Amino acid sequence: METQSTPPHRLAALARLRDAKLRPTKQRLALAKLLFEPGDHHVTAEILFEQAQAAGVKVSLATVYNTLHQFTTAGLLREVVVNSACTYFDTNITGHHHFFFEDSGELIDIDGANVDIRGLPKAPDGARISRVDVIIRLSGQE
Amino acid sequence: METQSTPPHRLAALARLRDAKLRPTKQRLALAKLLFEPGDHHVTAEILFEQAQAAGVKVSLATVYNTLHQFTTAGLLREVVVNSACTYFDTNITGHHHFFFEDSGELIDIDGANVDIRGLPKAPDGARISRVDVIIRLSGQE
DNA sequence: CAACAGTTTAGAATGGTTTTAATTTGTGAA
DNA sequence: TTCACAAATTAAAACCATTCTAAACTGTTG
Ligand SMILES: [Mn+2]
Ligand SMILES: [Mn+2]
Ligand SMILES: [Zn+2]
Ligand SMILES: [Zn+2]
Repeated sequence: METQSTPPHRLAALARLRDAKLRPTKQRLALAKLLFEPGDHHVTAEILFEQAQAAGVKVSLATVYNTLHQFTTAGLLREVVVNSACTYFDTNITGHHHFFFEDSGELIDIDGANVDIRGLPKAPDGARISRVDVIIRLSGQE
Repeated sequence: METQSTPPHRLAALARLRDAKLRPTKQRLALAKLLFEPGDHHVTAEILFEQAQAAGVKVSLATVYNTLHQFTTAGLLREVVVNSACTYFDTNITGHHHFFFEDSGELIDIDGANVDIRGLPKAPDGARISRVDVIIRLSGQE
């Protein structure tokens, strides 16, 4: 009987959690898988909760919120603020910007590497820039 | 006895309401005065409500919310989305951007005329850009 | 003035998010 | 493996900015 090797995606999720010093619980592992396997995307707590249920993962909404915040604090996720109705979390943690479809709530990434912002005043004295967000708001109307 | 002339600030508030086709009620007039006399600034519903109370204006929080939304719809105010905890309204309706102090919640305007953003992809087909928001987030730490 | 639509309001409801406090689970030592 | 303990999960309640409801009030117009 061969040694059962851990599948690579599980390894990746485990490694992420280990690096973030978060215990690899069933729930965190399952949520990490849902978040990081599909590639860059944006979720709300509610959406991730539904995806977990659809995938048969037994997890509470409170844990989804806890996990999203812990991952954000650990730098595995980023929060995107586009409206006050609900919080989006972004699995793309590189410097980038967003199109925001105001009608549907959909977000699309804009690579930050090509974007150049000129003419900004320097930050007020004693302040440190933690991030520059550019949000292009789109109305449905043609 | 001379004719009592309407003071200019009251005239201005009246004119704004007339142009916006909103009835000049006591509450709207008082809120317009608090909003538009001091020059460009940013308020939340709660802040404006407190300012009204401090000024002895009898108005309910519900009316403050109603009025802020009506003024926004009429183009007299702009909403600024910087965090999901509460909604800011901006009396500066020209194209401009913001410094946002994440610690204090304070907003400072950045004149849009000097800012030039290059390298943005064009809007997806069928979409119309309703606004481009630039938010520079500042942490307290030096 | 009267009549009526528009406005205000207190209080209830909403809904995304956080908190509570009890239970369960992961970990490291023995 | 077992134990003990800290960490994590959870159902349920609480929170709180905002919106809704429906009854009272007010501005306008004739
Ligand atoms: Mn948060
Ligand atoms: Mn609104
Ligand atoms: Zn993104
Ligand atoms: Zn502003």
